[in-house]
Amino acid sequence: MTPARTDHDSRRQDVSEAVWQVLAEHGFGGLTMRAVAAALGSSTGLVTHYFAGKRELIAHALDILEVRTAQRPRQAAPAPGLAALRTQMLNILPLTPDAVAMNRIWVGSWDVALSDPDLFAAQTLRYERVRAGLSASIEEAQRLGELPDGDSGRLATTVLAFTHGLVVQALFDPDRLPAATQTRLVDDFLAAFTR
Amino acid sequence: MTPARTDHDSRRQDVSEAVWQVLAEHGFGGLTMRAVAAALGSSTGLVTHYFAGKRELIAHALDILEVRTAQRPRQAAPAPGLAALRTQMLNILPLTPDAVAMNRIWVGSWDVALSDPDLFAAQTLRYERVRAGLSASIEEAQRLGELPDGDSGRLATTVLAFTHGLVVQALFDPDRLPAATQTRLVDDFLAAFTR
DNA sequence: CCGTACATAACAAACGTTTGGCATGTACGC
DNA sequence: GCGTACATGCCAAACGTTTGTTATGTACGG
Repeated sequence: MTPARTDHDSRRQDVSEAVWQVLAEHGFGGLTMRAVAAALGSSTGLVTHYFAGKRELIAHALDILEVRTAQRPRQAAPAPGLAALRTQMLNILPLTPDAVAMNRIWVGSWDVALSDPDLFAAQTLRYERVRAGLSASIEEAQRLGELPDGDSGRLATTVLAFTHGLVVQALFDPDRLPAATQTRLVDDFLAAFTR
Repeated sequence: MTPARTDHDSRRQDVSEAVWQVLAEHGFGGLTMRAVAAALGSSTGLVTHYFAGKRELIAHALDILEVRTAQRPRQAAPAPGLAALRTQMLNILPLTPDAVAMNRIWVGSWDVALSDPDLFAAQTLRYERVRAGLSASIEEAQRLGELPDGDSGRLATTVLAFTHGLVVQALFDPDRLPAATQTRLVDDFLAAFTR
């Protein structure tokens, strides 16, 4: 009943970390029980001890994705409204090695999510939540007169579309799109909408 | 010298079609020799007869992707410049069932492409070519005074980012983003940059 | 002891690939 | 014209490997 000689949650976290590492390196196509065990330096028995099967592993990986997206070390919003929106966008982009890994996994998850009804629904919900966060900043910016009035949901869709599309291009051409260039593109984008 | 009781290229096309079908339904994670053979109603031997292995199969699938993107039944540009750019964007978006399938494959390909150096390089090149096409319309629009002057390459990156990001959201939430809504978002997007 | 933690190892299924063979066509010496 | 030679199209089967999963064994703290 009571915990044994190892901390269960801590070990489970270790497995999570190994999953993360495998995904960042080989994508969802390379995610196997044995690969995770190897990255962890253990047997597959340990992996199955903490995750019942591969499906649970994948589902958990997507959960980590959302948690890390929400809790990643990010810039605090310097001010509400437009500045907050800009920060939210920069916090998504692959501006640091960690953010590159996260986005690589995020983008890779789309293939499996599009093929599995459960994951599909979960992913759809995730996007809704992200857009809700953007909408809040957009409405605040509109209240402050920093953005013209209009459907904040539609604008959030546009902002998220631009941001995620930029993520993909940055992942495939990091030399052409270093952090500074990405930031500049975000500023140009926002400038076009603030008039 | 060159016997042919069946048209080699034609049969190869049939295999391509089967690959396409499997990808649209199960993604790259579900692309197997046997699945392709089953979709074709043949043996795996036939598949390997036309494509040396799975790697060639994937590489060819990505080629089809680009060819179909370029040659798909699309709206002709009603006019050069901004109108052409708008048409190019609409031609990418999943506005029809066929376009949905194509984009589903396109998005799914990112996971494998990010994990394989060869495919990665090929994909990077493909994006460059797509951006070049957009840049041409952008420069024409600038010449016509429809768009403000500025780095056409950077603007092309922004346009492609927005378009591809919208593709992803539309795939995951087709009810919220029907064709009319996508078109509207494109028009709003362009309006913000034309001022 | 008893339950947790993990290794080891086995398992069937699915995988990519290879092989042998049987058609069926063209090419060509005769 | 005809038979030999050879290439192509394709199937069926088997190969060895890798997969996810499960069963069994061992160590150990409470």
